[in-house]
Order: sequence, then C-alpha cells, then structure tokens
Amino acid sequence: MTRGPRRATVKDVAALAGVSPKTVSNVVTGTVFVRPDTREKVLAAVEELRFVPNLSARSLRNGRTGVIALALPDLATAFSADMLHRVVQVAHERGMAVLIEETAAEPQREYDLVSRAREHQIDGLILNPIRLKDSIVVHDDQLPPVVLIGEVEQHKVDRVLIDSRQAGYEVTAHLLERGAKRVAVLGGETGATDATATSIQRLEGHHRALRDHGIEPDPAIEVYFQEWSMVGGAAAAEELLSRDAGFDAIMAFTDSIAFGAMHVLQEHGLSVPGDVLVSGFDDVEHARFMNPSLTTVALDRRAFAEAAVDLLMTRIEDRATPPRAVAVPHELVIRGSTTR
Amino acid sequence: MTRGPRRATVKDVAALAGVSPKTVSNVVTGTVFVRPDTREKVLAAVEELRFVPNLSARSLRNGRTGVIALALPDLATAFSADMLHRVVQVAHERGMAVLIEETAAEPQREYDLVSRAREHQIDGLILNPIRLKDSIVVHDDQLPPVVLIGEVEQHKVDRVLIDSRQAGYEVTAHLLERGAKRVAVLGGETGATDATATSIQRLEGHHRALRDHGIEPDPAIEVYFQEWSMVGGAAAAEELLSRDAGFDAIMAFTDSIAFGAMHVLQEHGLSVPGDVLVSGFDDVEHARFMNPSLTTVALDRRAFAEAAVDLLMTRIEDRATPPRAVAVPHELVIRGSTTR
DNA sequence: GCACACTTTTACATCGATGTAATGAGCCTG
DNA sequence: CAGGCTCATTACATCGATGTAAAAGTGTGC
Repeated sequence: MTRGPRRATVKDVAALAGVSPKTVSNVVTGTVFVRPDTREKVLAAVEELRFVPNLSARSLRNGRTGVIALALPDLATAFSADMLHRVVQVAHERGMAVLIEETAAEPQREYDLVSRAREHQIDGLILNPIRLKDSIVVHDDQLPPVVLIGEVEQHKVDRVLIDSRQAGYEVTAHLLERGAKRVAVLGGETGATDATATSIQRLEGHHRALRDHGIEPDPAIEVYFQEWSMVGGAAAAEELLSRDAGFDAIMAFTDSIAFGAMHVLQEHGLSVPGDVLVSGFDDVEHARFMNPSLTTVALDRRAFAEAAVDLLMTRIEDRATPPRAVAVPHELVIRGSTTR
Repeated sequence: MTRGPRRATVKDVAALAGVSPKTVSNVVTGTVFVRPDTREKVLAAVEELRFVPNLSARSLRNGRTGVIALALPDLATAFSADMLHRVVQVAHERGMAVLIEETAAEPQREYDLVSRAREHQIDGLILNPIRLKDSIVVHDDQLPPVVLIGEVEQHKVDRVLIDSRQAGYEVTAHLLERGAKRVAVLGGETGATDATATSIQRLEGHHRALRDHGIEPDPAIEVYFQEWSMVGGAAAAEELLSRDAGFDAIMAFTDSIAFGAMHVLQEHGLSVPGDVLVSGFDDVEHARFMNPSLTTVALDRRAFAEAAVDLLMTRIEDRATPPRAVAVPHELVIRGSTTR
C-alpha cells in the first residue's frame, strides 16, 4: 500500500509557528482565547502546511464524531430520496455529516443498528423503521440517541410523525366526496398480522371515514403487502383486479404504490380518473408530473427533516430527557387523478 | 450533557478474561492466531460486556476509517437515488460505510471535497461531478483516493463512465428510424459555454447520427440548461415550445428531463408518442411505469456501482497506479414513448 | 519598583486500539 | 533432564488532538 505524504499534525504546525501544540489546538477549535499576534502566526502555519485536524483523534478524545446515521428501508424510492436530501441539507447546516444505511434487504439490520450503533461510531441515528415495535427489548441505558421517523409503536424514543389516522380519514373522505362508492386500499388489510404501524393507522382512518359515510369496509378490496414500491404497487393492483370484487377508487398508501397501480390500470385499459380515482401518500415530486397528476397527502419535508435532526441533536446533548414526539402537519393535495 | 454508561474497552474485556489488552485485540481482529481456549475466554468476556471496538481509536492507529464518501449533485433525483442505493449495497458488502454529500447547491463544494477530503476523515471519495474539469489544479500528491462517475474531462483520476457519444448516436438513430425528422434536444446546445462533459458528448453523438442520416443539426431546437431534473425539463420544454421552431421528437439527456417534458407536452395537448416521440437517459425505475413508458438508455447500475467501489478500494490500497477508466456497457431500451 | 491579580501559553496525561519487540510457556531432542 | 526452539502472550509506545493544572507572561496599583 502506497500512502501520500504524511499529513501535517498540530505538532508540525506548532513547530513551524513556534508555539506549543495546545496553542495550535486552541486557535483551530476557537474554544480558548488566543492573543491576536499568536493567532496570526498559527494560522499562517496552518495555511502553509495545509493542516487539517484528524477527526479520528479528535473524536477519540471528546467522544463525538460529528456523524449521524440515517437508516431507511429502501434508498431507491422517491420518498427515501427526498427525505435523504432534506436530512443531509439540515445536518450539514448543523455541522453534521450523514452516514447512510439501508434496512429493507435485512430487517434484522434495524435491530442491529439500534442495539449496536456504537460500532459504527456515530453520534446518533435517524431510523425509519418498518419492523421495529415496542417489543424489542433494548436496555434503556444502552440505547444510542435515536429518532424514529414515520408512525411507530414505540414510546421509549423520540419520533417524528404525521397523523396518519387523520390523513387516512381525509383521503377517503375526499374520494367518497368525488363520487367513489367502493374504495380499494393498497397497502393495508383488515387483520394483516404483520402490518406496520403506518399501515394500521392509515387503515383505521380509512375505515372511520367509510363508516362516517355509512359504508362498511370490505376486506375483499383491501390488499396488504410488504413492498411499498412501484413494483409492489403494480403487483398489488394485479391482485386487486384478479379478485374481481369491484372498485371505483384506489387509495394507495404511498405515491410509489399509486404509480405502480396506475400503470397497471392503464395497461388494463382502465382510465384514471375516468374509471378509477387514485390517491397516494407522500407527495413525492413525480406526483406532480405524472399523467394524470396524482392526488396525495403532502407534508412539509423540510420541517420533517429539521424536526428529526433537531430532536436527535438535543438527544445527543442530553440523553436523560423523556422521549418526545413531534407531529408534522400534513395536507391533502388534490390533483388530476381524482378530478374528472 | 448526560452520557450513557461508559463503553467497555479492550482493557475491561482483558481484565474480565484474565488476559492482556493486546490478546483481546488479537481475538477481535483475528489477525494473529490465538489459542482456542484463550480465544473462548475472550469471546465470552466480549459477549458479557457487550464490547464493541472504538472505531475512532482504531482508525487513529491504522489510518483507515472504513468510510467512503459519495458525493452527488442532487440526492432527490431518481438517478442519484438509485446510484446511492447500489453504491451503499456494494460498499456494505465490502465492509465499508458510506457518507453522503450533496454538491449541487454549492458547486464550490466539489472542489472542497477533492482538495480537503481529509478533513472528513474518509478513506476515499466517489464523486459525480458537474463542474470538475482538468483545469482544477489539484496537487497530485495531495489528491485523496477519488473515483469520478459520469463522463468527465479529467484524466488524472479513476473514473467510471458510459460511452455517451455512442449512446447519443444510438438514441438519435432510433428516433430517426421511427420516423422523426426534427429531433429536439433537451440538455445540450451547440456552443453552450459552460456545458458539462456529459452534455457535450451526448450532443456530439446526436450530431453525428443526424449527419449520417443527411440532416444538419439545428440549434433552434437544442436547449441547454443546468438543472437536469423534472422541473428543469418542464421549463426547458416550455422554452422549446415557445421557440416555435417545429419538432417531432425530443431527446432528453436524462429521464427526469424527459418526465418534465412529457408532462408539459401533454398539458399542451400534444400526444406522446402520437405527436412527439420522447426518449430519456438512465432508465430509472419510473421510466417503466410512466404513461406511456419511456424509451431510454439503460446501464447496468449494479455493475456501475461495483466498478466505482472497486476502483476506489484498489486506489485506497495503492495510490501509485496510473488512473484507470472503466466503461460500463449501455443498452437502448425501447418502450412506448417511441412506439406508435 | 514590587507585589498581586489576571491572562496566555505550556507540559503532561489521556482517549482506545494495536504494532513492535521482548517475555514466558510448552515441546522436542540428545 | 537440561538446552534449544517454537509459538502464544505481554509490556510498552504510538497514532493526533485536547483537557487539566501548572508555569510564564502582562499589567495594575500603591
């Protein structure tokens, strides 16, 4: 292995500037006042040697790495991509770097991350769980600073969420108001044993809205499945069509699912919104550009990312405060897929 | 600031197992043979104390962090998201963690990353540059291990690319074969002064194909712009329409651009592929699910990511070998947007 | 001109893991 | 059973930055 030239260290800078290593450190970190002329000398030496402090050494000393991890189920989905984009921006503004983890391939990984986050030498973790429940016994005193995003049945840790029941209610009410009589659901099913919290809550809101409009939920037009992607949505739509149970609207639990479903509907010669109304969740950028554009539930992503990062940073500062939950407001965005 | 309980260190494990710290280290890293019974004792102690080695300390000692950075222009685009997804997977398989950077907001950041990567304490950097040219004088001996992805006019560093001239040629030839007479270009323009290498190469291929078919390129139907996203593509399509120069096909330089353009065309009452043929580049997942589905240039993303990570890892091992360029094969995928 | 208070800088130890070189244990041979 | 030879294990120093406590320097007031 060939290495580049040896990096300059505080010692080298100190020697060149004619001061002690600690003074260099004081100048660089700025935590201690240094007389202006000394400071100048040091900065000149730093410049000349192109000195950059060694973060490993620094974090070994002070126990912080300045790195947070973001763990998402599937990085390739539009929702994840957008979330990532925001979180990275906010984190950088707060002087933190972001390390990426992907969990969908191995659900076990979520547990590993929470229970063994320390291995990765990160200050904290933002996790969008799909499997994580209260049932995981994580020794409280060993829990790394964690913020969960998305609806979660977990009350030991900080979390950022939207009111999924309410959102599910609003979407369904909207579809019914636009004339739908039989609203199919892609992503949630009555009695699905391994359903995620998100799925359960959206379905609850959906059911409540149906009943408020005098309609009894019909499990025959509810399809639960794990893979909330376009491919998954397409498969679920095929499944729904094959059940031949009749429906005039589809409430998809993510935009990606909706895209997959719309594609299948159109392949089968069904028109959206002519024959079937379709709605999504998340308001990813594509929703606006689809044909027809997709009615969906939007949330303030920037606010969401800020809440997540800020919760995490305060948690890193103080591991003792009780867990908090921040709800980010959502909004139904009505577009072409439910407008005829 | 409240901290959790102190982490166990090699020392603690050593004390519990009744051996020296170095032996614990030997067991954990597995680099030195340890007698089976000793090994057992140590592993038991590791288990009991839930010992996890401190990576900061380890990397301080051996100069490696096991972290590579991936810097992309805009994390929210489908192409970036997919690239990220693959790179993270491959990197994990190789035992590396991935740190994320986003560069579009501040082009200056690309230079910072290349010239000051050391600050971030990463072993290497995979960069998808938009601005980086040969002109940047980076002192060779200070260059961190870098792999550039995408077409780049940079010959001092490793890179992974596709043959963009050839791909541009193939797409144009396809559009012409499908009956197009006036192929508009979104993403490249003759004489654009700040054009990226990608843009220039795709445009060159396009021009060559036109001339091979006896058509002279017309700058009036070439639109160059910086933001290669759906929003950018939509704006470019509006610009193209407003020029009123006549066109019966659009060759977009990314799928996102194509999506934005298709949306605008359809808003203006133009049918794809009826009135206008449309093609993209990248074959992001949405291309398959659009209506109509999008003809585009696919590349083996997995192979692309593997090439990038592997180039980087060998570069980290040996900084002396001359720069290499790996070309990943591409393939024209013909779909609904050019099939009438 | 000197003592005292205060500011700036320094020497040293430390964070945790691991490479190096030396020590000790175990085995074989004569 | 002593001497030599492996092989496993250990003590110690080191990676680079920084907290601590002590030393050096500066300035003020009498």
